[in-house]
Amino acid sequence: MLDYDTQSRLLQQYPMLRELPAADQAELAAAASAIHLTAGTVVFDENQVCQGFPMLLSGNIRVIKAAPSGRELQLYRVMPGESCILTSSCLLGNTPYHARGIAEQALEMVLLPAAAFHALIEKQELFRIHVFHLFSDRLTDLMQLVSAVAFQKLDQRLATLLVNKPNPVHATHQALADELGSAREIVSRLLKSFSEQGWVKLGREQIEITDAAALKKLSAL
Amino acid sequence: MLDYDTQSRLLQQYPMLRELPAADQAELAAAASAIHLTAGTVVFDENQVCQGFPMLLSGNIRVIKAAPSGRELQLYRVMPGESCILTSSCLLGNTPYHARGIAEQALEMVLLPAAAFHALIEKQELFRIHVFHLFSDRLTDLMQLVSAVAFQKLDQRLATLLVNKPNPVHATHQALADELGSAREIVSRLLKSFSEQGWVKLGREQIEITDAAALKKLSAL
DNA sequence: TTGGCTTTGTGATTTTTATCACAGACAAAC
DNA sequence: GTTTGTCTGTGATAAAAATCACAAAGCCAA
Repeated sequence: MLDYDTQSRLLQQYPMLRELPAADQAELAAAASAIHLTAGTVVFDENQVCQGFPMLLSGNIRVIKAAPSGRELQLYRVMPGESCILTSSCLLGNTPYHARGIAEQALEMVLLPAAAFHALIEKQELFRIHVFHLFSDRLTDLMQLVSAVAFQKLDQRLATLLVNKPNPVHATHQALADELGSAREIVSRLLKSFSEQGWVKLGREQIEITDAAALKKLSAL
Repeated sequence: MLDYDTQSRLLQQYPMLRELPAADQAELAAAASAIHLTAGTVVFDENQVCQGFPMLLSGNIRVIKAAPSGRELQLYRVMPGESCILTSSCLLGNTPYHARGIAEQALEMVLLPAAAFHALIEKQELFRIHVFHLFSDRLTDLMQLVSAVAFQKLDQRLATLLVNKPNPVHATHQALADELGSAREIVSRLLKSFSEQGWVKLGREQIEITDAAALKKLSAL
């Protein structure tokens, strides 16, 4: 059961819900629960069954694949207002998760239990279309990722990563490596070469992009 | 408009369609058209808009990402009875394709135009659930692929590929390389090392697996 | 049977990425 | 201010994959 404040914030992040009939909105609010997690919490993990459909109010979820070696690769991030394709897929296909979700910062979210999610999907065309669209957007990203991992060199991928983050970029080299599925040393060396080209200025946990055009050119090769 | 024979073959490959009310079945048959393509035809390509929802009667579609260099990587194969997650995604999200589909052998398929597909999805829960399930299965494969490409060595991936094909495997080294997103020479050398281990016997366009257990062990590492 | 084409084998080399092993730099905590 | 822990820089080396360049082998068809 959601309190009034949570409900209004939910509607703010997911405006599509406003279009639903009042009865359905009330049903959703009754069935859902608010969840708070601290940074670093594992929200879901490989082979786990899916508990419900998450809608984020603040914070975000890093969805990753972890290799036995300890290396990891980020598949995507779920931001407030978005949905997790993996969760949708698990709910709709009744399959367990095939990746790990980690709260990147402190996380507030509303969890809609599986049954309520299914009911809503069946009943409300709008909700369904919304979920479909999110599904489809995410799939595009994933295909992009496959082809980047398969065909692009790490310098190109790193350049792409940097230009798609707000400047200056606040992250450790290790965090960037985890996002790319590579090792920290490689990222450090590549960043050094970028800085030697005059494309970035390096600082502790900070990368200031000074020549975004050059990075974009590399990333588009 | 489908003829009687095509319609009955369609129902055979997609039994779920039998569950639809007769009126909807008739509507589908009226809207859809039968399409025959020869081996090697490009069924759809990157940045193209999606024409309709394909249902395969015979043959299959290789869905690939092509790199500018000419290298390619197979994302998945669509077999009769299955559906193409990409097409679903494009139809549902109104986005263009992000990969290429190629008829591997001669291909017979029924194409349901976008409008009819949308109508059916909206109207028929069964059809919707069916599409969702296929969607979800495929997504699982794709995530598996991402993690294989990112973390596994080529010998492991080749071993996996081989044990998942009917024995003996009929394919050129180049075809296997294209499926893995690598180069022909690498595959040739890996196969040679497999054969030196006594795991396979090599012939022209043929690989006979003699020790499937060893290959599976490698692929599961 | 003799070309011509496709497929396969293989050496040599380079590029790219990963791994290991530290040292120094910096920031916060004591 | 010193300590402690995290973050970064970097050399040395190894491993994996890609690239180039042919040679040989097998198959088909004229």
